[in-house]
Amino acid sequence: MGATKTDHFTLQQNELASLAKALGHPARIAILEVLLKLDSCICGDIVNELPLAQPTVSQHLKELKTAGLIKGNIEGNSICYCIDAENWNKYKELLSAFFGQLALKTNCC
Amino acid sequence: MGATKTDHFTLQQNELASLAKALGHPARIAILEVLLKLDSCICGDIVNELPLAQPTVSQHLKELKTAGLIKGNIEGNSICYCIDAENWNKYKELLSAFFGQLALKTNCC
DNA sequence: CTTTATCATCGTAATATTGCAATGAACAAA
DNA sequence: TTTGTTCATTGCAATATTACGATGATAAAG
Repeated sequence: MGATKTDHFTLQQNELASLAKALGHPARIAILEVLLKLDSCICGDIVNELPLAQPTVSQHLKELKTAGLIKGNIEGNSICYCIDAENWNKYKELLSAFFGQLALKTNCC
Repeated sequence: MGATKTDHFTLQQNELASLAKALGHPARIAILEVLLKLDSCICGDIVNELPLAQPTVSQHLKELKTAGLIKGNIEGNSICYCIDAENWNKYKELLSAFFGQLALKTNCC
């Protein structure tokens, strides 16, 4: 064991969990914050901003890309990463809807 | 290696990542959905709702509790779990603020 | 006191994640 | 062509997560 039983849960549950998992590392939060802050998309400058080696950052970028949170464009020699605005807003709604489910009444505990 | 370099990131980054990590499993999403749906707080009925063994569910509950997303009260023989409304709304704001950072302009990629 | 029910904890196996050195691929500049 | 720059990929070691059987703790029921 050790493998998540993905097929036992609904698509929505897996989708939300998958998004959260991608956000579940401080380095990936930091990467997203860098991309949010900058007007122009930078490339390998992300590596310089983080206390991690280049392969490690590259790996985190890959995960963020797989999750759909960022996009990457080749620009000459270097590569330009930025937030995937469309998915970003979709995920924003998804999380907002999830957290908005709580009824206003005081809980029993 | 294999350990996250928590001390290299800011408190805010770690806090957000920690919350996301707690949400990063379909079983934990499912548990939260059960607790959100029910008026009265149930206890071990959560186990019956999920395709997982009791110790596994108990472990997930512990993680959600540690993250501050749920609370647990002893109620006679059984235990009553429910959403921690105060933290829930705090986290809602936290995520909303994070996702709200995206500027409206079209991205360069 | 004994039994049953409910839930947590322990121990362990399987798998996933994190991190980096080494290497590779692609392109620009000399 | 050779060199340097940029980033991805590979391979590996350390650690974390997931899952569950077995067991323990606690309280209600008999």
